[in-house]
Amino acid sequence: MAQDPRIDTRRPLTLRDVSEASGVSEMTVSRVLRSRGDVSQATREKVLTAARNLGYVPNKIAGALASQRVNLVAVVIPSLSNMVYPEVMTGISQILEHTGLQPVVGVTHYLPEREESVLYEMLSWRPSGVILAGLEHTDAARAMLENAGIPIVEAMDVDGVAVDSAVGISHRRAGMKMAEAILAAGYTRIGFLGTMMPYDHRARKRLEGLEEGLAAAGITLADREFYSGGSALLKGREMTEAILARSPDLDFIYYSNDMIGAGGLLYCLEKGIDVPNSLGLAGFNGVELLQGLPRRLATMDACRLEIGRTSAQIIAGIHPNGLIGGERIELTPKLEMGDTIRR
Amino acid sequence: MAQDPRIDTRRPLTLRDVSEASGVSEMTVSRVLRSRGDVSQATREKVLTAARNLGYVPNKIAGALASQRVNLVAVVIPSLSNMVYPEVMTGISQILEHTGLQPVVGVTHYLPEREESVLYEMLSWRPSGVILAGLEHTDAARAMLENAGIPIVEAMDVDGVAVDSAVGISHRRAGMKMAEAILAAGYTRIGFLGTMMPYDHRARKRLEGLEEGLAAAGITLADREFYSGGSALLKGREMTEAILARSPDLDFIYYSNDMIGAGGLLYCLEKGIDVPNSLGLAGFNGVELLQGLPRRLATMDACRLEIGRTSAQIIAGIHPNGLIGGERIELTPKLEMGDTIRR
DNA sequence: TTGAAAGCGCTAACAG
DNA sequence: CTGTTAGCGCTTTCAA
Repeated sequence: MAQDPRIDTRRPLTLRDVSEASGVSEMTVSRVLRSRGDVSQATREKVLTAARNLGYVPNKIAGALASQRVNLVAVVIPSLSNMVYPEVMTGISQILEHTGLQPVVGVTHYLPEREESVLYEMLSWRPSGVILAGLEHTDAARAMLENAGIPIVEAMDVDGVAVDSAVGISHRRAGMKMAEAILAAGYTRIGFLGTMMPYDHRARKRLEGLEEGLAAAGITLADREFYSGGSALLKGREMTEAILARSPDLDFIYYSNDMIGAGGLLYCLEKGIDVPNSLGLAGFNGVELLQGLPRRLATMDACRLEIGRTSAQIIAGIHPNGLIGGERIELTPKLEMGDTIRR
Repeated sequence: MAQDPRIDTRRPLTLRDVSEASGVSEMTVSRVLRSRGDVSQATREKVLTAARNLGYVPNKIAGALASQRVNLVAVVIPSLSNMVYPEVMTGISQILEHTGLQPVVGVTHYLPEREESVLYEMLSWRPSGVILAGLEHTDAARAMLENAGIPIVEAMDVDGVAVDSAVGISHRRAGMKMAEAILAAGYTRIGFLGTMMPYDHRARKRLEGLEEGLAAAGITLADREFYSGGSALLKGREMTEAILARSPDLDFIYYSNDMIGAGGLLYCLEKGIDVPNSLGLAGFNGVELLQGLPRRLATMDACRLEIGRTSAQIIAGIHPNGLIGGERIELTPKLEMGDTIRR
């Protein structure tokens, strides 16, 4: 039960309290608690016992100010609710766990101004590094990053100019690769379905890549549609129904993500549409969810885990290839044909 | 404009730099940057201009140490990858956005020791409050929370003893309520399927509530099975197949979450099982995903958004009912019958 | 192996 | 409205 805040004189414990309780100088207490320098076994135990008994929790604010070192890594991502960024986070955590660094997450909801303010807020805590999604930022955000004097990794995308390091895939190339696969399978009337995200640059680049790939074969996108908000699975259904009603002769639909693709797939199966023969489908991301669907949706793995891991390695300065920043690391997404592209 | 990087010794900028550049005292610069106290318009503009030109980002570490105030709220949750906690986060963010407080997320992967260490790490930054999931913690974690001297909200669950405030639903009662609905619909051979999470206390409590509710009608659970890891949707399929193979006479399956429930539903539909007449199904959580499924899975809304909002309001001291901590707030989950329980 | 002194960059409290 | 002083709790540095 919390004490009544009015009579709660509880001053948070300080190093001095531990020092007095143990009869050891503050400095030595500090050494013990950080395992720095040589301290005799006897002293160490006195200190540890006192600290534990008091329930002392070090004040990292003071520690950081004094040492000019902060074990925090700022991670700035657009969203937590669509499965893709949590997996990047997982990769980051896996690496940072062994380094004494801690990720701190900020969410932008795909809004550039929000990214800017989240970044400002995080930089004001002087983190050891920043990992953020994408290469597109406001001018002010970019300036902050350039002036921060810490390693910056722009993750997920390599199509553009990075402030410092970039780790990701080329979404443009991913779109082109999909175009090639679609064409190779003999589809010619291709539609695109995406959630309407004015600032989802990566989805936009995939679409551009797709169009470029199709253009090389003299084909233009037959139809496209964008929606926003709501359940992605449901939107996938609705959009698929809508686009097929409007363009019944489509023989392929490329979805900007797996969730709406899954919705589309479920819709098609219910309607008895012959997938993949009369209609081919493909999504993007390679999310785990797809494994439980009645049929395996074609997709492309976005290398999320690897991106997270590599980004964290660069920040922590422990990349196996000795990368130290300023690099552009392009990973290659794997196309998974699944059961929704005919062969 | 950024300074010339060649003469950039990369000392981070301080208030003093802004002070010198603007010809205004550090204290007044500080006032302007925090919008505290009265500062003349002329001075304010001089300061703002200088700060912007230099690209100054305040050092919150120093600020926090001096003011003994930290605008951070520690949020400690088991996972980011299963849709439920992100929605709690959304509720928290919605409220905190208007308060100057910022959530900082820590993930425990359902491991008590990890929760303890994450908590320790976060408390060492002296946050203004803590929101964490559930009422079960290690003794050490509980002690830390009790000694922190800040508001603590244990969210998601109210079945137990809270350190300070508790906001959530009774999972035990949720299980009982589901038992009643199942019995009322005339099902009698009931199975339970859950992911094996030794520390998912809330799933455990729902199961206990279910069994208690069934027991009141003299019925015992006919079968149960637990799996762990992998794609929840896929696991739902596999587990459903397995349990039906072993107990073909089951007429109802209660899933510990919607994802495995959705997998089960897809499996049953494919196999041509008559849902809900020969087999009823229900999940838990009320996730958005269900809206896109071929049939609406029965579920129970876990009030995630509301839990997040209420928790944040308590921490921020802005709860509409004037709650200030030490309360137990039980929300009531709504049963959604969907299309998978016969009526 | 231990301790003392001097800040880290900022803000509270007061004085002007 | 603006400036001065004295720390916040810790770590660095140097001395013992």
